[in-house]
Amino acid sequence: MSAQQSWPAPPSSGAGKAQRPQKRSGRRRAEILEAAMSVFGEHGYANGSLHDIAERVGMTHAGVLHHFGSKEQLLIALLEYRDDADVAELEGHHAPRGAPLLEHLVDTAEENGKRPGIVQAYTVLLGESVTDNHPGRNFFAERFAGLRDMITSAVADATNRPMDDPQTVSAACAIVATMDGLQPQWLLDRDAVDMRATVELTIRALVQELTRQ
Amino acid sequence: MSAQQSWPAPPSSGAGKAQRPQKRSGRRRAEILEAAMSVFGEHGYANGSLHDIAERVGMTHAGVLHHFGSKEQLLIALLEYRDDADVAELEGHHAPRGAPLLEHLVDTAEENGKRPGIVQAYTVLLGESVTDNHPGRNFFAERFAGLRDMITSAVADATNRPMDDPQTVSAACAIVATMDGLQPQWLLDRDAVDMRATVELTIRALVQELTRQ
DNA sequence: CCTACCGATCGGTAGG
DNA sequence: CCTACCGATCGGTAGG
Repeated sequence: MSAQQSWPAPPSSGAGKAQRPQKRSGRRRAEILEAAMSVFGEHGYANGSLHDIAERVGMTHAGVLHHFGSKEQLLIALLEYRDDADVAELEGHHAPRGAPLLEHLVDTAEENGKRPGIVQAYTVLLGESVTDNHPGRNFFAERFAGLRDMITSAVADATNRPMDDPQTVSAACAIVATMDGLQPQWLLDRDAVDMRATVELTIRALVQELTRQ
Repeated sequence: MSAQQSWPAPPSSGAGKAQRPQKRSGRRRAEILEAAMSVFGEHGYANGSLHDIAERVGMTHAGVLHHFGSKEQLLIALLEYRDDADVAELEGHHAPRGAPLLEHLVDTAEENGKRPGIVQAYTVLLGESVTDNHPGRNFFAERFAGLRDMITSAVADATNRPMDDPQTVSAACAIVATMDGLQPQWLLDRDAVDMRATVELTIRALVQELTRQ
């Protein structure tokens, strides 16, 4: 935001009508974010270069910095951009809360199996986020806190247990962990892991275990 | 190995007796590997520098390269070194196979809660390993294949199911995923996650679910 | 194991 | 959004 600067019109476009510069700029930002997701997924954040990202959208790395100010801010924008996309999708499915959320997580695991690029970027960035002073640390910490809350509530709903029961919280931790932990296994050997079936089994087993007691 | 070179004795040590150079060198290698685990954990492999590692053991980065040939070979040596340490510990506990392995995994989760440095290094390196052409890729792929096999066998043992049952395999995938997926959650908020209790609950729930059917 | 050095790359800035 | 540039850092090598 504070890094946003103004800049003159492109060399040959002259001073004609503005062609909705905001809209074009928004589209451009989205293109850069998509390229960043690919590059960070393929090489990691630390090892992914602004040059590579810029090349994929046909500009120089200084152009990318014009749009995002710094590499760190590009990362943060990317994480929020991905989160928005997930939330939009969640709302498309009517943003399930309570017990139906658990079924939605199984669908998510299945959909992830069709988006290796997104899974790769998520896995790499999550891993890097636990390094000291990493710019993505806060994002993931808050994401986990929010997910655990929502899923604890869903498990409580499905098992008629209180939300502050330690076992209910543990089940929520386990569900998040299973989904995240399956991703590197799957990326490293896609034939060895059925993400949907495994998440489905784990959720069913946990709900049964907490209900039966 | 092919990068190993000979080099003259240190400036002031003269040509006296050799002082068990192999032993001293082995100790030095171990010191470097411990430093590398810290540095790669704190900054990631891509972003961790040989300079930092060398500094922590009181030498220059050229000295580190003398011992390991290249940064990639240092990483591979580190992964094998860690694996050896785990295996040694496993054997210390009598290398459980079959159902008792599942109890051992719960103990491992608890012990991990006392070794944040190792957990951080593992989480970071695993995340980076799914990037394209990463030197640690093979190590983790084979590690997962081996773990899944052992745990599938243990689950089959505990539930009287065949090893080639898809649900048995899924349970093994889920147990590995839960242990790995809990680590970033725990590193980002240690008070929010009880690794031992969560692994214990997940294993119990999965075994029950597969037994009950 | 060190000194000295190299080529390469990188993020960021100036200035238009 | 580009050109041109900067300082910094990095892995690796030569040569002892």
